[in-house]
Amino acid sequence: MKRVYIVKALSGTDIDKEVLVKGWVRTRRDSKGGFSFIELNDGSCFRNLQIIIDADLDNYQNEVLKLFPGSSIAVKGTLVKSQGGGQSVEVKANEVKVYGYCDPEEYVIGKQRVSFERLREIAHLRARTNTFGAVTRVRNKLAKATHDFFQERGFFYINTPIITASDCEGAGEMFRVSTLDLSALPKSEGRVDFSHDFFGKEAFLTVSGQLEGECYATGLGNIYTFGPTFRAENSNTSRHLAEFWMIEPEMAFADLDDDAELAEEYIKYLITLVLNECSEDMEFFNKHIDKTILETLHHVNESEFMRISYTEAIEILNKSGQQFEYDTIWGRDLQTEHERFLTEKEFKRPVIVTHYPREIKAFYMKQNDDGKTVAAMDVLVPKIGEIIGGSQREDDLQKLDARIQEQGMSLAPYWWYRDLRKFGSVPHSGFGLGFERFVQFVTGMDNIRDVIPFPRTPKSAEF
RNA sequence: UCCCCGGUAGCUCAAUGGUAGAGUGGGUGGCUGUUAACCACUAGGCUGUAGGUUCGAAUCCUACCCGGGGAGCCA
Repeated sequence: MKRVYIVKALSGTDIDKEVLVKGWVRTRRDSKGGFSFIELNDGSCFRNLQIIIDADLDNYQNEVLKLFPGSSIAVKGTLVKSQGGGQSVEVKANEVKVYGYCDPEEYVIGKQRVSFERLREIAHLRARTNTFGAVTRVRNKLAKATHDFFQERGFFYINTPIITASDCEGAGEMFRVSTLDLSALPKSEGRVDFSHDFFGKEAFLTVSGQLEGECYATGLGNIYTFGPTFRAENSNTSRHLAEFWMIEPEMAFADLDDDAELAEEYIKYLITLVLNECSEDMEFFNKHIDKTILETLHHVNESEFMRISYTEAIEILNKSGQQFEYDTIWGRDLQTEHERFLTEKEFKRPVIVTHYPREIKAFYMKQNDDGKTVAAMDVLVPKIGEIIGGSQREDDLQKLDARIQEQGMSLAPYWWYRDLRKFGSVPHSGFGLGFERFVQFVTGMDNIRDVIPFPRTPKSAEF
């Protein structure tokens, strides 16, 4: 007999038929009326399936009564209309097979409340909770929707390298990749001689696939990457991970406006899909995690994202009458408090801030004609702050070279990146979206460590 | 990395200088088409680690470890 998933069983299409379901016991309630109730969950959906187990079953005394939360079982029975409230269908068991028992004295994830902090310490088991089941299903849909969105628009999915042998990505601290014996490093003139290392030079984990992405965009038109990204920054916040997933589209023949338009469409596409396809999980988040999350997502979907320049943002902040810890002076980067004011108080919707001062932005960003700003954009959303960072890329070789040198870097390692400007250069743009930050935004989960299965953060890489 | 807060029963927390408590989960008994089930009884703790102050420390002090919130860096 073929197993049916609980999501299918609950749909009721097999009513009055014999079904086989398998899953993990969430709770068991015994009735002295001569039977027990078991709530079974198999991960296929948020809801549990109620199983009615008659005391007449052969293994009732010896096995069924020993089923505690976490136990794994298979149930053969008839899917019937439920006599009780709370659920429309249930299974009247004819046969219960136990795969594995679960000792309630030792097993932490029982019926009692367990904090997210504690669950992080037992991350190998937290997938069995309501919250992490819901987060995982939503995260999965967001990944699928990401591919759908870009594929529908003719973007090619490419895989950029995870190991990068050029330390020129310039987006913060990197993790070193090496096969050298740390206790006996080869030295040359007092410094480590990386010519003996695996790649014959220093190597790191990628902090962005953008530069490689540009190479393919300027051949295939539109591409996107969706892969792991590593930052060795000692960041200890609810919005940072040392290992996270990033989506980076790159478009040839596209300027900053096209970029912003794509970002807005993409975000709305993801929200729409989650609202439509994860309604049970989203109702859970709205009830137990963030009581405004559904309202917020609907609101974001219906509103046009506010677009303002950095210069306008500074003016608005200065005129707001709001007291900030950090001054808002043209030329300084916007602080978290400024960003949150703009998106949460001033406009109450996502805000795309564009054209930042060139001094505070990366070398590869397109320099504007004013000589002061670059064609950069940050997409800010309520609660999370910056969720997307992007720009039109500098496509003029002279200007690119000047910027590289201004920042005290040498041109040589960028030879291949510069070639893109030498041979058939085109205007092009792209952005990076932090996947976990988006999962946070959509679910209302407070801590980014709870929207990725096994978080890596400073001093923490268990599992 | 900086600032602030915390670490007490399996879990969630109380007890702020005087014999360490509740809820919940577990066990036992009762009751019931139950659904965070309910009622009664019961077991369960060198109070993160190492020092110090004190007649006496979960409580005060110092250091360290771990966790959380905020900031910086960013996605």
